[in-house]
Amino acid sequence: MNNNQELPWDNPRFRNWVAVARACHAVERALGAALLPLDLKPAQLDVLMNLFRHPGISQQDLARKLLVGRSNITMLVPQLETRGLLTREGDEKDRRVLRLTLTADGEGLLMQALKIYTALIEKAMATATPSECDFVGDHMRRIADVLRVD
Amino acid sequence: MNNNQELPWDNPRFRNWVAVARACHAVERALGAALLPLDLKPAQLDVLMNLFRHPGISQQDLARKLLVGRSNITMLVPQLETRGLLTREGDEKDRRVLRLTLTADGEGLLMQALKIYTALIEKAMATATPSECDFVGDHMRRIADVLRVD
DNA sequence: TGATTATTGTTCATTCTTGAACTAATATGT
DNA sequence: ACATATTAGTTCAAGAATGAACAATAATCA
Repeated sequence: MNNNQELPWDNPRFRNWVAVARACHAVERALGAALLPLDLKPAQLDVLMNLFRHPGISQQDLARKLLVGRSNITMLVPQLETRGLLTREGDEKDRRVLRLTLTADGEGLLMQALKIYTALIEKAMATATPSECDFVGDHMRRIADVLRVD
Repeated sequence: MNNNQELPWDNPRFRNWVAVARACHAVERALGAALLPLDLKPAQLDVLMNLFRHPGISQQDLARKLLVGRSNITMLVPQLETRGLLTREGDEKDRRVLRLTLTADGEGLLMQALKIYTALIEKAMATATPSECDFVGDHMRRIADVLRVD
């Protein structure tokens, strides 16, 4: 027994981060279930959301934003392209890169999915005021920044 | 274009939750890399952590705590059992259930892994005071509670 | 210019996770 | 008691995610 050393659960930062991870996991699962009617996976929604905000993004940059490998994007994109949700066009100046853009259909489906996602988050975050909520968001953005450097 | 409807990114709850999800993902990735020397995956660490806090837990209950399917536990446990990190014993009163307990080796490895995990979290959460940190944790526990009912 | 290095995207084998179907054991209801 | 329904755990096939190896293209620099 290692009772002589302080247990991490006595550490506020540790204990509270575990709660963050659990909540995240719970939301992800609930989102997956809520998106079933749209035949859309959370990972695919992430792609659509990023294309909406960054039209013409390259697969490499998309992978970096989503914190996944490039090969993952290669596997993910054709499904959405086949469904007519996005287009993939070669860049004329750099013929290595493929630029991704939402189609009108893709944007339509995204808006439906965002309604579902927003409703879920509203329900989950209902007990926090906007300013509390901003505090949490700022905190999390700092964390992502700290880890992005590594 | 759906510019006539308010975009979710204008919604503090939505925008800030996206930051939470990103931070979580980043920490998970960093943890996976940091645990490589111990030959331990984050999912396996989750198991060890729960066994430490709930000795003799059943696989079913463990699955519920981890928010994963029962079959996932079935796949996960034998790896750890083979490495001598936990024991699996049938309950005498209900012969359907298997009760999981950490071995001394399992507890030893867990302590090493927790050092790594704690250091990572300390670094990530360094910019928050303990009380801010508690606030975030309380918020997240409320979220997990809201979604657990469903 | 020409050779080397770096970057983009793809392929592929491996690993993880999942859910449905299944077996064994227990609980429930008549 | 007996039939039925639940529950715990397993098996298995399918779907994702990963990273290493690779081809094509671009950038660097000597």
